[in-house]
Amino acid sequence: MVIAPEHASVETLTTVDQKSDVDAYVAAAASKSDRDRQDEKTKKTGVFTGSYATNPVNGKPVPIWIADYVLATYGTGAIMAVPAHDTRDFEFAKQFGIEVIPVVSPPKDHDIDLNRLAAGEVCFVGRGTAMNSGQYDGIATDEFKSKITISLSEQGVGSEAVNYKLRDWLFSRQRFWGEPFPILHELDEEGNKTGLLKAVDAADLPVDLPEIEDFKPHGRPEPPLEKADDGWLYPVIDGKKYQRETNTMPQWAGSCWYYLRFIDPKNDQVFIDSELEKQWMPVDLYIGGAEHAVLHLLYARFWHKVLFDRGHLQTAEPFNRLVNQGMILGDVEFTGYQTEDGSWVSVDQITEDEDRNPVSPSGESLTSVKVEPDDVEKDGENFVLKSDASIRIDSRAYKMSKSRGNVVNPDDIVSNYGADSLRLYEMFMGPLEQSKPWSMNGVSGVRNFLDRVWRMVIDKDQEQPVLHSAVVDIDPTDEQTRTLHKTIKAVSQDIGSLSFNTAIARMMEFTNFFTRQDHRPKSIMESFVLLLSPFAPHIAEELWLTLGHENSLAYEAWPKFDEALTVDSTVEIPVQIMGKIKSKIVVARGMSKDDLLATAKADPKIMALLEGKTIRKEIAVPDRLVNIVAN
RNA sequence: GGGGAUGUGGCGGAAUUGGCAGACGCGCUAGAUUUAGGAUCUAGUGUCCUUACGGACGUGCAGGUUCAAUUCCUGUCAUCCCCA
Repeated sequence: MVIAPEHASVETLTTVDQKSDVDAYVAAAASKSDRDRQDEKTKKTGVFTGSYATNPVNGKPVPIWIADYVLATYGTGAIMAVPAHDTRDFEFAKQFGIEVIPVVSPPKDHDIDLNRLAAGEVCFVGRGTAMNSGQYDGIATDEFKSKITISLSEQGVGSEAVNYKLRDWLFSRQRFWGEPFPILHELDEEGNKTGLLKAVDAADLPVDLPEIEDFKPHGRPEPPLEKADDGWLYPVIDGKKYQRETNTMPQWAGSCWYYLRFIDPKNDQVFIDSELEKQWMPVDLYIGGAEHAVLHLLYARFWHKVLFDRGHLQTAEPFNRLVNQGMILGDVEFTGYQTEDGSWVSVDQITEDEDRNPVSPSGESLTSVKVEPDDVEKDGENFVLKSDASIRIDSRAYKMSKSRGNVVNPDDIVSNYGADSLRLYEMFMGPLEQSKPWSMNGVSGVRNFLDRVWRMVIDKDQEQPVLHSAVVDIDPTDEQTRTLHKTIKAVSQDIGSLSFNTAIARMMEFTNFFTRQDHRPKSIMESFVLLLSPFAPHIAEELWLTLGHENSLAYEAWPKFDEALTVDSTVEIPVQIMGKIKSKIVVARGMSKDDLLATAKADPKIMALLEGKTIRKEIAVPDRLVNIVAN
């Protein structure tokens, strides 16, 4: 058995002989972080308590050890080790010479060495059948687990438990900005705390922060709220004097349930009206940074479930769908490394010293140097210096940070390119959930697109915005109509799947098409402006007004598409021979397999290539391709 | 250590069910236009071979399944993010 160094029973279990060793070990463990303690690269440490437990199944004595790889805050803080079948337990047992008894026999097809397993020399972590387990021998692992649990609970020496992976949570902060805890400490005649606590009466909730001049931390352990006026700090209730709790709650206190309060923010009776909750909850789509994927989601969901279990909410789950947007990194940078005398060292030659500083193979310390893109070229898989192709250069985008100096200030982008460009670029960069590097060239690219949209609708040569002479009130051609309907369909679908980058690409294609058209029907331009409006609201609104509307486009319905108008009547189909494209044929949409094959074989190029060959197989997929296997 | 994700041109990326790899944008090249620059327009742009026609190769790497693989399977390498 192994217990955590912080376990409550450490003192009682430690024998006189072992006391000094145990005390020293517990003190050392206290200075290590949980993560260090669980790091499997570091050697397992531990100390024997001198005591033994009795195995309730076979009555044998089991030595009780203390080791810091067991965490007090996780589960019960004590484990029954199974060294033959858990890598951490195995390492621990090996290191301290504890007996390793295999109790799970691997499945037949497993390639583990059975003799070494029997001898306790290897560890097997998979499932199998029980061995060395008395009456349970031969039973499959899963079945064994449930049988032994039942047996132990029947004997009254154990029971099944669900272990929630939520650790204890420190929920107080010593700073001003935070919700005050609605808790009162009773004071005696001299003003000392009696130790009795009282919750603030429900009628007096919520407890607001007091108005105080100086709310900065003062360097002492007492929270800044200690500096509040006596009127706030020392309420008197029924003749008894109290002191308010002066710790405040962390940000979590708000972020865990704000989505509920936002639905009903002015309600002073309850935190959310149940009718409104029914109407709005659960949240349809929650978009947040990847760091929320575990923490915020875990806590917010925990709070929500507590409120639900307590009957304050009717929805068991807070969020229907969670999307974590990726991080925007800085511009891609090229980094080379130089010795003190300025000579370059190739990136693949570099190692790190103990302080993680780069060093050359000969041990010289190196400085990293930013290399201009013009001085770098691609050589096979790697980037190298143009001046010396043997010097490899690092190429990557880093997280934006002040120290690296690669922070992009959105205000600068707004003033140089406009808010629409910033917004559009962020959506055009790539998939929402992916982290991706910033690129100033990319920003000017989307700005370019917006300029092209502007010139598609508006006469650039006039002082005031007036319609381009090509934008006229006429009926669109079939091709124009199809282009519009295809664009509406694609943009609508892409928005639904949050694929904003491809939605924008489709609008660019639309613009490329219509800037070549001598006549651009006004109705089509109007539909397009509506499609663009969620992406670039400012320019869209401006175009909408210039197209002759008095009200904001915000009141307009989203454009609809006609499925029949999104497909062309003919399709171009590749014709392959042996899986390689040899020709293309244009056929009516929906042409049958047989007709496709016949058309393909009538194609002059294909005919020539099939000359004198035997056709082994013919594959035709309508509207897709033809493949003829022949030799 | 645990958990999550990603590898496609010079760069960001695209490719419902396996079915034309590289949409769209940036960059680059050439031309047009402009007093000039920025801008704009037109054409080209995966790599290699070929005067050309055309051909070979190509989605991290190594295998496999298939008429057909960025997509499916097995193995492997690398990188990034998060950890109360």
